[in-house]
Parts: sequence; structure tokens; C-alpha cells
Amino acid sequence: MLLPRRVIANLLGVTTEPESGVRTRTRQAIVSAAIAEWARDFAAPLSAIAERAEVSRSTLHRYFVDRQSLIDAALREAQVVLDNQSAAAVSGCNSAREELESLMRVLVDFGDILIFLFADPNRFAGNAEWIEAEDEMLPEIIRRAQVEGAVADDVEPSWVIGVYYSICYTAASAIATDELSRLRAADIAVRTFFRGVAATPATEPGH
Amino acid sequence: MLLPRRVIANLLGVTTEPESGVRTRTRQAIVSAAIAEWARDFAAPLSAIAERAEVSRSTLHRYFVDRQSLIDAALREAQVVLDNQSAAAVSGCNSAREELESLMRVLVDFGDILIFLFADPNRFAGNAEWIEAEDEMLPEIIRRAQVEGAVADDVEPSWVIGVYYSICYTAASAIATDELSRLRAADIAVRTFFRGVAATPATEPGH
DNA sequence: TCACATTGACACATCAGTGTCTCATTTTCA
DNA sequence: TGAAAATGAGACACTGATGTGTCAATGTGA
Repeated sequence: MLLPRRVIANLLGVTTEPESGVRTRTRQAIVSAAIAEWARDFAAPLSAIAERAEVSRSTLHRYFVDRQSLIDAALREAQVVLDNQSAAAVSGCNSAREELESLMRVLVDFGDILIFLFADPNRFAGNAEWIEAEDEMLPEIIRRAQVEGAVADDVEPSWVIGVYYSICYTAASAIATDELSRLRAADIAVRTFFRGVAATPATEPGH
Repeated sequence: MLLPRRVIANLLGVTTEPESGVRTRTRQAIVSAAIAEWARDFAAPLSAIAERAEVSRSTLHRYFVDRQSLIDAALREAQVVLDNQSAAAVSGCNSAREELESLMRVLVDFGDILIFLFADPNRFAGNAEWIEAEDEMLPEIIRRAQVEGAVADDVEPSWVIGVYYSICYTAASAIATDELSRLRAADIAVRTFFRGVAATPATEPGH
């Protein structure tokens, strides 16, 4: 099998040429197809992904030696996209509350990736790339939101995170099934989240 | 293959002897194992289910001709259990709000079944048994809750249902991973749900 | 134009899961 | 106890997905 240096570099995740080139484009198409297809059904065969990417199964195997290496690549790609978008969304916010809202709108908008990443909790169990997927950013923002008072401080942060993601996920699903428009889904998701985890109003103390 | 009348009756869903008998017990063990195993990983092979049920793969195939028929049975069983528990939970409640809370505590408690049923939205797409899975009860309760004022009436019922299930699911997951105790998970889930979809407080009108 | 990179179309071998079947053994129950 | 029921063990064929390889055709850039 012919395997130019560039590919080997790519396989190692070094990505010499991030933007142009035939191989980069083909590779990108395959990874994107994998994310989209596996968001729908993680058991989808490689042939389905090749078809969606409009390449032959041979070509797919040239870029990714086996199923696992494509999973790794898709996982890495999904995280990178989400990380970048998240960073962009958060910058320029003036409060933790704003950050949470802005971030949620991004996550809902990239529903495909979100579903791919979080549809099945143990989908990526034992995957090397998955360990670092424990987001560092969200817990930190939530802590600040608790200090700010935008989020109740008598609730476990892990629960807040769980609710956060599951509401994003619900919104993404609603969009995917045409139940709600993009805008409406994002709005109602933000509203539901903040009310759900809001600090206990002083008017009904612990009652 | 030997196949007494009783089995054929069972296969047709007529269930002549619902409570005792060797075959009933074996059958039940297999279906339960299927739900538990498939809640973890829907791609799990039949051999894994047979192993968990402590029967041979031969026996499993005697009860369920093919994978699909076991899926059907598991689906039916899951729905029946949930339906019965739900009905019991709802009876004796004095308001839609109480019903929603009581129902949520049941769903969280039967997390395995909940995860099995709702982990993957299109897991059962095209399944004959799945059509009726569109619960009749929940939409009706939510409508009443909206009339009562316990749930905002400017929110799509489909969204309320989605949030309801996803919060149950999050709680079930938190229990499954030992993040929260059973009781705490149920409490915080109920609280989060009702605040999340509460009617807009008059103090901040549409702002 | 020419060398090389890239691709598609096949042909395979392999493997795991599925479904069928037989036969010996154990369990159940009248 | 003895017949019927139920099970386990294992052999077998079949299928879909995977992974490897070859070869011809096409694309690309100096």
C-alpha cells in the first residue's frame, strides 16, 4: 500500500497541512461522514460511511487502517470542533451566566456532533482519546455561575452538568426531528436550563 | 425442534400461564437479561444475553426464533412493566403535579428499563411494538398540569415531554454511575424539572 | 508531456454473530 | 418410577462486516 509521509503524519495526529491538499480534503470528508453517520447509528458499517463521503471503501481503508482508527479520528475531530466553537462562544461574555447561554446555543447548533459524542455514555469507553473528553471548561463556568447566583449552590455540579448536556441533547433531537425550529429550540433550552437549576427563591425556603 | 403448544401461545403473546411454570421462568429470565444487557449496549450479541440469563444459547433460540423476536418481547415487557408501575404511581394523586412527580420517581427507579427504551431514539425505529410506545398518559397529564399552572402553558408539550424524559434519564445515569444516591437523584430531578418548566413568574413578564 | 499521486473496482481471506439441527443428559411432574 | 419436558453441548451452514491486496484508470503538478 502506498502511504506518503503526509498520511503517516496525519495518522499520528501531527497534521502537517491543515487546510488544503487532496488527501486532506478526502480525509476530512470521511471523518465528517463518520460523525454524521455514527450520530445516527453507531453500528453503521464502514461501507455506509464511505458511501456518505462519496469515496470507495478502498479509499476509506487507505486513510484509516481499521475501524478503531476512524473512531479515534472522528472523536478527536468532534472534540476539536466543539472546543474551538466553545472557546469562540465564551470569549466576550461578561458573566458565567452569559457564557453558559452562549455555549448552550453553540452546542445545540452543532447537534450532530453532540449526539455523536454523547448519545451513548459508554460508546467510547476504553478509548484513548476519550479520557480527556471530560471537559475542563464547563465545571469551571458552573462554579462561577454558582458564585454569581445564576445557578443554585446547593446542587451537585455533576448534576448541573448532566442536566446541561441532556437539555442540549433534547433540543438537538427536537431540531433533528423537526419538532422545533433551531431558534425556538435554543431559546426554550436556555430558559428551561436556567430556571431548572436556579437558586432556590427566598420566598419558599426549603419548603 | 420440540415446541409444545404453550410456547407457541407465548410466541403469539397470548401467555396462557402468566405466573408459574418452568418455561415462564426461563422466558422471563431471558427477557430480563436482554433488557439489562441491551440497556448497557444494544449491539450486545445473543450469547451475552444467554450468559447473563444463565441459559445456553440453544435454549435462548428455543424461546426466541431470532434476534428480532427477542427485541419485540423485551420491548413489550419493558412497556408493560413501566405501564403498570406508572398506573400504580399515578393512582391516588390529587393533582397533575403530584402525578408527574410520582411518575418521575418511578421512572428514575426503573432506570434500566428507561435507558433500554430511550437510550437511542431510533433504536426501535420500524419496530411493530414501538408504534404504541408513544405514551398516551404523559401528554394528557402535562395538559392538565398546564391548566393547573404547574407547567408553563407557553411551552410546547413535546418539549416538556422531552425534558421530562431526559431529566429522568440523567437521574438514572447518575444512579447507575454512583454519582448520586437513589433518593437524592429522584429529589433533585423532580425539583429541576418543575422549576425548569414552571410558568413564567409574573415579576418578569416576557423580559 | 510525463512521472507520480490518488482513486475505484474487484477479488480474496477472515471473523463474529446468527440460526438450524442433533443427541445425550437432566429435570419435572403425574 | 417412568414418560414427557427442558436443557446443554456442540456441529454446521450462512451472512455481513472487516481488512488486505492487485490492477487499471484517472487526476495532478512540474
